[in-house]
Amino acid sequence: MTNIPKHYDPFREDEIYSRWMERGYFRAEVNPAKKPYTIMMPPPNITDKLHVGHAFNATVQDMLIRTRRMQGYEVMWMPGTDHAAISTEVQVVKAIAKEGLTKNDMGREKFLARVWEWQQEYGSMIVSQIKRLGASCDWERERFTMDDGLSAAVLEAFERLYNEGKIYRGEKLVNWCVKCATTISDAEVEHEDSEGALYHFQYPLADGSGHIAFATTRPETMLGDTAIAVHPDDERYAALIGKAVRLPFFDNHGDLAARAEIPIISDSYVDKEYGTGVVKITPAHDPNDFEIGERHNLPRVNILNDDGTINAAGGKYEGLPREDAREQIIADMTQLGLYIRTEKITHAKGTHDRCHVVVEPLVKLQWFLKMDELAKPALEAFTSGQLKFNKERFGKIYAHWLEIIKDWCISRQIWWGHRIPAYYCPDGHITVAKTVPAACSTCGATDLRQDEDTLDTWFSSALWPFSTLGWPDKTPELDFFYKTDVLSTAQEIIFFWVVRMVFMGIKFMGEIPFDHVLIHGTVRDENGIKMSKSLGNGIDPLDIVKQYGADVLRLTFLNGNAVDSDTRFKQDRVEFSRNFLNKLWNASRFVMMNMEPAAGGEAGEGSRVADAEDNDYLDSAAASSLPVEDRWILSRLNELVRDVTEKIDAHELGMAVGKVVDFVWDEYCDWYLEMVKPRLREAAAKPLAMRTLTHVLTTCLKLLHPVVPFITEDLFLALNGAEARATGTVMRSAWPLFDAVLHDAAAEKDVDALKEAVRGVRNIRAERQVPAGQKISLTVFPNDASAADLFASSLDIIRILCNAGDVFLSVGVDGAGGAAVIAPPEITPAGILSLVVPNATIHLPLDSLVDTEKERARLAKEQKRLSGELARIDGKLANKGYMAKAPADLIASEREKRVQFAQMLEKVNAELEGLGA
RNA sequence: GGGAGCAUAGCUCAGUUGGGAGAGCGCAUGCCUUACAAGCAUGAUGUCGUUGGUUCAAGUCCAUCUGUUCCCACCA
Repeated sequence: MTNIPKHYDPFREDEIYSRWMERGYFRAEVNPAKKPYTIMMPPPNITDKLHVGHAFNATVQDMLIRTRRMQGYEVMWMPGTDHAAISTEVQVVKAIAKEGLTKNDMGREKFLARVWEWQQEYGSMIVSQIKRLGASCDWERERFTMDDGLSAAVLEAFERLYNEGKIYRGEKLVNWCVKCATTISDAEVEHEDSEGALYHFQYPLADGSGHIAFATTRPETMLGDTAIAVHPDDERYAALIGKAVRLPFFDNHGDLAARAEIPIISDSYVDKEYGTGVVKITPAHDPNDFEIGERHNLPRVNILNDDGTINAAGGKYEGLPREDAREQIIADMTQLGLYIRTEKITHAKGTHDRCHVVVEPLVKLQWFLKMDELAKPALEAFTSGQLKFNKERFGKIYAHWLEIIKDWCISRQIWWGHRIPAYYCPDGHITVAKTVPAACSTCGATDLRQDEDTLDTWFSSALWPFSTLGWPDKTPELDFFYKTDVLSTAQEIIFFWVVRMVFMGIKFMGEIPFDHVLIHGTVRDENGIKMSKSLGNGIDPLDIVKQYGADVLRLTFLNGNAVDSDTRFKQDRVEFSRNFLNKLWNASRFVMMNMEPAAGGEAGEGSRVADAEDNDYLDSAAASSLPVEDRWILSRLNELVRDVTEKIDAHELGMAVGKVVDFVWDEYCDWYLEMVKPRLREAAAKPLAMRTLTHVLTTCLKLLHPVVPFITEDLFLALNGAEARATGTVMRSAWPLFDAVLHDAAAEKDVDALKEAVRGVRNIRAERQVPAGQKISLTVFPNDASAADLFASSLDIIRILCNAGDVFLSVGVDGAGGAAVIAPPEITPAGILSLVVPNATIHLPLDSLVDTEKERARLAKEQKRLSGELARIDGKLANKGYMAKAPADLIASEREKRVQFAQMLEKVNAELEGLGA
């Protein structure tokens, strides 16, 4: 017998992976003889350890990569990591805080050295975890966003954009995080609804003629008010436009008193219907007010320090934290009789996505990237259909973001990242250069100082698709592998990254960075809740790998899931995956047990060979002489190959996997394998059966390899077919191709008929509770000559699948019985149960088990069903509209069914009559 | 405030261009049938969220409503 274990053992995965690495199977070369297929892995942050999202995404990419590799492409999957500017800096600041240190204690240089240490330690962790999943990346090409090459690309891009005037320095309203003491981009601001208050106040008119009422959610910004605005058409306030109000805070306050009087202006931004129709204008601390300020030339008064406390512009409130200033101002306004009331409201507050502290809009001198010209071709790439998303709705998100995009604030007041290559001379002239310039380009001064700020982390990742290939040098890699084929990522990354890679790619490479964007859903916990650290509901993918192996995890991610929709990670699905792989293992084990030991070899796994591993027999007319079950399974397999390939091409990976899983379990294991067992016991019939068995199995292993690489490699090599011996790995075997010769509609129809007969008999056995050990004999009465042929050649199949004793075939004068036909014995009608199937009637002699009443009920039920079917079809065929407009082949098939149902009904009626109904 | 997704069997979800409702898990019954009990066989369960519309034909297309999730957003 065999020494192959009964259960699949996933603990050899590491060993298999090492072999792949040693043999260099993942390596990609510039190879003009082949078509390239490239995927750039979204580089995980060096602060992360592997979470479910990474694992899912890696599985998606690996499935695509492995498929294309087998299809003969020169595939490259570029891995790497991201320095993740703020995220990493925050982590390291926390770490040094435990030692009682701050950034400023250490100074820039020492702090950065410390972050590099962190990078050394954590950067490799996630890489090894991704390897454990089986990812077939070209690890020799691994990149880090702060590698020398990538940093050079960043400098190059910055310089070119600056020289073109696309990068500029300007004073604009930016999102300021008071905790992290840096600006953040619009994309990094999260809006969270929270309970808040709308405070109603009034300002006195400067001429003493009354008051004007308004409301605000941020009373402290009143310190920076430089106007009051109303709508130009608002007749309530028409008379006030041009007048002034007095800011009560600055009366009797020395030089600040000059700011105490501010004008009432009109601007159509104001909504007449909302509140009192009056808005206070704080240009330095609100985006809308900023714009209104620009339109009306209002002064911008910044009232905040970088840490969120009130600065000198706030007069007596100077030094108070913003929250305290708010309370104090409300109290003071109340005392002055200018407070009206407080209204509780819920409103959205902008918070920083890293620290969740409320973001403060304020005016700062920052570096910006001008977006209008860059955004336009990026949008066109999508609207023209060149850039494709797997679902239209993701494209809409992309397009919408580009439509509303504003200039990108790219400077950050942190240390970890690419330092902005701008140098200032004492006179404030700016020189931008890739290396430290000797002198100011404007005045020649040599006393230069580099900008302290670093670039937004997404600036370098925006260059990822080409900076990783050697840009700005014209490398052969760049020429061969760019543009890439697919970008696989999550929805929330569209505006962070996808958009920016596209416009940078177009800008610097003249071509979009990828043709397809594959957006996948989120893996949630079993209750559908998003996994998060704070909730502690995360599933560690490595725990699953430890317990079940990477193949099980990968299969669970993809099997039957729509890739674009969110999925719940449930334990029972993990177990189903394991069970399926065990099924695959055992089917292979069965096939191997039936192989002959190799000549001169020892019996056992690896030393067995299939009787025939060449599949020439499939290519010729010989295929048509195969037994019907072989022609059926080969035809079905052929359709599977076509469907799976199409699904993968369309990036519908879950459906592709699901189809192979269903095929292996239902058609190959539950039907074909059982059908073929009798032939394996006959020396003459066995070799051909083994050919088909191994061919179908091997093909399924290939189709499954992209999703479950380890087990398929193991089994492919164990089966030791010609291709396995030639290539030494399933990774380098040829992806199966659809072959029209193998399509056999007749065989499919025949086997469907056999299956129906088998199911019918099994059903009756179960209903009548025929003991499993009792082998009853059957007599088949075929409807016509072709049915007679079919059953004549399939008596063994019927016997084994129905667990029957003798199977008799009754052929009439026009029957076409072959040598296998056995004449039926005489049976007394009283003990017989009749089963009507589409192409035959089958008699089961059950003697005492036949209960006339039950039999009548069974046949009556069948009669009702068939009548119903006939009525449905007749209804359709009588419908003039249907007959006029439905496609002809549909009508033809309905007519065909009608004939069949009518025939069956007739037989059932006759049986009922025979029972005396 | 704007936009999008989802709603199908007890549970989790498939359902490709409209053409007789599916899977897994669970449940019921019987089986250790010499690949697999992580298995095999048989069975039960659905006005496909509501109301309309288009069509010969709607789970599928359109509209509406309800519930739910997510994204975007400067309403003082």
